[in-house]
Amino acid sequence: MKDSATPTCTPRQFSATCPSRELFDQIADKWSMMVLTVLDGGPQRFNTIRRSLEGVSQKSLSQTLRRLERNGLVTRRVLATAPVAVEYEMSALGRTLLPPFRTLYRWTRDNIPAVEAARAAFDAGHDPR
Amino acid sequence: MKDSATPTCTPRQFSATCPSRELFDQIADKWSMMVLTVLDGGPQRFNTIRRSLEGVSQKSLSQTLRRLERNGLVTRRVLATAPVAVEYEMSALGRTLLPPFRTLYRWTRDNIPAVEAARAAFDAGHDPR
DNA sequence: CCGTATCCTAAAGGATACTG
DNA sequence: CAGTATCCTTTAGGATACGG
Repeated sequence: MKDSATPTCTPRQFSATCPSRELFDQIADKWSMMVLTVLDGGPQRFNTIRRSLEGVSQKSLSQTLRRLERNGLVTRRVLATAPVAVEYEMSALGRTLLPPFRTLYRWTRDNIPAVEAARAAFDAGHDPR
Repeated sequence: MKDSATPTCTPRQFSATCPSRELFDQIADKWSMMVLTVLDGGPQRFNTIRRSLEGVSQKSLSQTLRRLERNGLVTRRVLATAPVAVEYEMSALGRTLLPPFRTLYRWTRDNIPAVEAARAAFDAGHDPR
């Protein structure tokens, strides 16, 4: 028997139960990717990250950080100060993700004119309303 | 006057109105990223893509493809066959995103053991219930 | 300061049916 | 085949209040 143990799993076939796909689902969301991009600048405290991601709620950020920590991409350290401070930092595993994330961030920064031109062309050809 | 025209916009400060951030929001979701990864293999038809992404609904895929097309990352071509066939293909702009996406896909494929180990360690230390 | 818990609303997204 | 439209359920996520 080898059916349920080996779901099809290639860059062309994202089976729902494929471990690669499940991992993809865990990090391919905007808050996770923005948190990791922010932490590329060094360890950050909770509220500092919160202020860096305009529009994120405390709850969403908390959930995102916890998931990133659980998956080993981020480490959490409680500083024995008063009041308590908590620092989040990229783990060694997380740092292996930085190259593609840096590239992606630069891409969004550098291709705004190209994308806006594409949108204008699209909107011109497709009835608005 | 230069206040509303220049929101803070760095890898450390994702202002909600920053064009880079808005573009980030448009592509940093799992379906968009999976579609682009699938189209890395060449032009694909609608239902072929659909079958490649187990769990995606016709509606979600349709919305995702339309947004990718509007942003200029993907081109849509109607083939004059009967019945009609529609082919989606990476645009030149979209292809500039491939390197980080390929890296990301390989990462999810290659780091499953590391992530699973991290999860086990995390779950061991944090009361499940 | 750093969260968790609760509530509640808004939005994403699936199922189904129907059109070009 | 490739969608659009409608309905309806599920989930994400914001606001608030409170605890460590």
